[in-house]
Amino acid sequence: MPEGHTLHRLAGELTAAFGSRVIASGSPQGRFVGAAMLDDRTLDHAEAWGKHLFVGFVGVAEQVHVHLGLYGSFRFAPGVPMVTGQVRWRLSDGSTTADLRGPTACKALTPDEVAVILDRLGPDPLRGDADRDAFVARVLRSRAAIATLLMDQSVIAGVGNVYRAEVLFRHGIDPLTPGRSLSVLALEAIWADLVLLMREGVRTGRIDTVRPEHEPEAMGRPPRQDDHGGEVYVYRRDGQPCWICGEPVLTRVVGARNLFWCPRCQPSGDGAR
DNA sequence: AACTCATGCGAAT
DNA sequence: TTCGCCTGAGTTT
Repeated sequence: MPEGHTLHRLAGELTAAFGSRVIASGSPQGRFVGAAMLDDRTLDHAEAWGKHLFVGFVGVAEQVHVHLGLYGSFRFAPGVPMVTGQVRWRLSDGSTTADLRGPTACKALTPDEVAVILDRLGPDPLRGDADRDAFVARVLRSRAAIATLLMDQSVIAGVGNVYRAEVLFRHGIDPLTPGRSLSVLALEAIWADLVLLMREGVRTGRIDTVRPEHEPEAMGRPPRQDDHGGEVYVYRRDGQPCWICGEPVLTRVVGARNLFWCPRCQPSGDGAR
């Protein structure tokens, strides 16, 4: 499921499976009209920026733009399985097949159209070309809550609801702290931590944010195995005791999404200048 | 079997 | 601010 790490991982998987190979491309569901135009062409490579995925083909100016939205998924299977249900885009080289279901976006875009999307996106911690200082400057210019800013894809691309809650917990920052009240140092630390956490997410395919000393084994509690697959401090743990201080984790809608935090570990005013 | 909710976001109101 | 997309997993009936 899709925060930025998922898309970067997917880009790697698509490139590894299909890069430089001639691909059968189709839309069994029929809703990706451009799919047929790419049939029997050579896939060049796929790359991600934030939660957006772009797939390029040799000798084709357009790139396929994919956004998974809340419940889109891209799944790989060996061989060429029967199509079941609604498959928006099927890619196959005969030995591997990838099926895309339920995306918000799947469309061939011209270079100009791609540029419009990229222009709206802030720096992506998972990209080598990311501009950390642009992120810091943008946050320092805003009165909005840091929890809202971290979800704003024009401020930082790729962070979603799990990473925002977890990174704020890891830094002991009250989610409602206005961006402009944070220190440069705190923001640089948040960025560095996101680079670390999200790279690990790309590697493992899950979101794990719990430090070694707070792991279940270290603290004598059973592992969690939530539906996102990893160990977390506060995400969806509302009402349960904080792993560190025992205080019940709180939840509240911030930036149109459920935010989770520990009021004792992330006190008001902390993390501020 | 039915229902609820979700790692997202753009369009409509 | 609310709606709705179109899917899957977990929970409730």
